[in-house]
Amino acid sequence: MPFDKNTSMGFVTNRLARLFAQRLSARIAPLGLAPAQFMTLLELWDGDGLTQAELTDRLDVEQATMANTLGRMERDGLIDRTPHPEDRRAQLVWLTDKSRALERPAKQAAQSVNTAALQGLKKGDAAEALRCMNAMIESLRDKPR
Amino acid sequence: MPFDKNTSMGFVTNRLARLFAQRLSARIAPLGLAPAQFMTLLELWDGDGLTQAELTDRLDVEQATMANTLGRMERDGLIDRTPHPEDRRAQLVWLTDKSRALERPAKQAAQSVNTAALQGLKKGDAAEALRCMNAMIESLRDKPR
DNA sequence: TCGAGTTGAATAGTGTGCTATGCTTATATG
DNA sequence: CATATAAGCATAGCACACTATTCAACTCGA
Repeated sequence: MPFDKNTSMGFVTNRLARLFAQRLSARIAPLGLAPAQFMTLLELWDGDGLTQAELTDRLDVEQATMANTLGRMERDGLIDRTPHPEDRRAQLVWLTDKSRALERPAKQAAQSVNTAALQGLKKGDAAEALRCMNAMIESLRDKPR
Repeated sequence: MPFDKNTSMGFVTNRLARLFAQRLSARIAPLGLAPAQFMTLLELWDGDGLTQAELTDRLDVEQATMANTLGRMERDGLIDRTPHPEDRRAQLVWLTDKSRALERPAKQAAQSVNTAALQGLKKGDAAEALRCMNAMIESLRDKPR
């Protein structure tokens, strides 16, 4: 039963993801941001006033995960929530002045992590790797089976 | 400030890693295993009687993370710990009959997740992607800067 | 219209990962 | 040898991800 973790796609992906998260975290922590919060803001910076369900959908996380993340973001003054005008179950999520001001530095921080990661790679190789990874995402997403 | 998350290596890696973890988790949960426990067993199946420090080192996680994982594994009867014969601070970690018996089915489960992920990819593409990812790991690892 | 099913969101529980501390034992240095 | 430093491990506290459950509000069909 040979199983070499160093050539296991899952194993390597896990390791790489943890490194990305660590580096990103270090760079955005000074801004008062954590990785999942940054990810959520990426969506809101493209247009706020979204419901939790919409955010959940676009970021491919579970509803409960998003609920907790939004809770922490509200606590930290990164978002406001207002009642949905037409659905009393839902709320709309809005940027605050604070989070609006973070767009530029936070995106720059993320960009710099990506740049550092890709530093030794040819541009074509990176694009190719990205293509493969997106293909794997598709394969794993559609097939819970 | 353009930042497209769909072409951000960090973002895509995070998504892929979560999918891998989810799928692996689903397949090894029936065996009574969780992903980090499986990862730890991978090391022990290659030879047990390791210290926590050695496991930490080989799996590239923080010492505290490993301590917690080992705690859960001991609780679940997956490992035993005995005092280190020459260093009273340390302990040696040993497989149990239970975890020894899981080697084959667990590795098969992990293999099948990898296979499912790579399903749409040419063999060469997968190897190439792996090479890129390992290069990124190197870049991020050595450069906290 | 009323009752069944669906949908938006919160909460509980668990696992994994991190940093930061602290404690005990080894080791090195004066 | 005594003390300072390092090493091995545990614990606390936090973020995040997941599943499962619950509740209220909405929708739709008989």
